[in-house]
Amino acid sequence: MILATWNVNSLNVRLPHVLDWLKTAQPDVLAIQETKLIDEKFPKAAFAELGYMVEFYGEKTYNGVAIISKKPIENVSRGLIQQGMPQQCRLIEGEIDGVHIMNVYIPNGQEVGSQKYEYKLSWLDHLHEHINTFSKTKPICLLGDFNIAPADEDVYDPIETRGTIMVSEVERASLSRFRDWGLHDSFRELNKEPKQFTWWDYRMAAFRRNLGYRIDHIWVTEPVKSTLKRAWIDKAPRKLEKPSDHTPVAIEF
DNA sequence: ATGGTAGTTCAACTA
Repeated sequence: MILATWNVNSLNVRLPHVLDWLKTAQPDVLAIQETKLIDEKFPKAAFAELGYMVEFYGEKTYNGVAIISKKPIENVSRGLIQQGMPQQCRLIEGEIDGVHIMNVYIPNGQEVGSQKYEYKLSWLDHLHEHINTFSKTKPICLLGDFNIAPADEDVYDPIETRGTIMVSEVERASLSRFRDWGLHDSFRELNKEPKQFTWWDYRMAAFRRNLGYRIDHIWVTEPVKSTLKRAWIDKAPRKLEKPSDHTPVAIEF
């Protein structure tokens, strides 16, 4: 199975890029984030024409996640159970070919110490509780825009970015609980070289200067890890006209 | 400390 994740930053704007990428990369499953579309406006027909089924969970203006799959997506569930927190469309999950696919758009957090940062940490707590209800002996892929660079080799400059959003020790510690539970960073299992990025800010010519972060991930349980064939970042879509600020990450297993 | 750009929406917010 080829499984990919991509934060498209508006499916409305990026639909041609997404369709082109599906045609060339031919993934079995693509998880997308930041669709920024209410469900009534999701372009189902365009995906059906390419032979893909879709499940989506969207809202106006912000967030929004979807799973695009050649095979049926079963037991679909949307959202996280959170008490006293505003519901945002950041999680959709389902079973494809016996594999549990959990597509997340983890909050960005804006700035360390801000209210949005606290929301990010709380959201991660709830996600951790959720993953705890599963068995790690099951094939599970937790994938999406994590908005966290797990280690110093995952940022362009660990000194300049030290302690800032997506890099802070508290965020990394929160994320490490998922590793402790039994999830493996598939890209890092197969690629050891530093500075392999998935996101570059639109500002300051960051892509041209390679001022990036590796924040889009596919974390998998042992049954998937043991059958991993490859894991890669496809930078080609980031080089197109009007690109998303993120580029796809994929695995084959 | 701020700015730079992009998307949604139309002044301000999010990233």
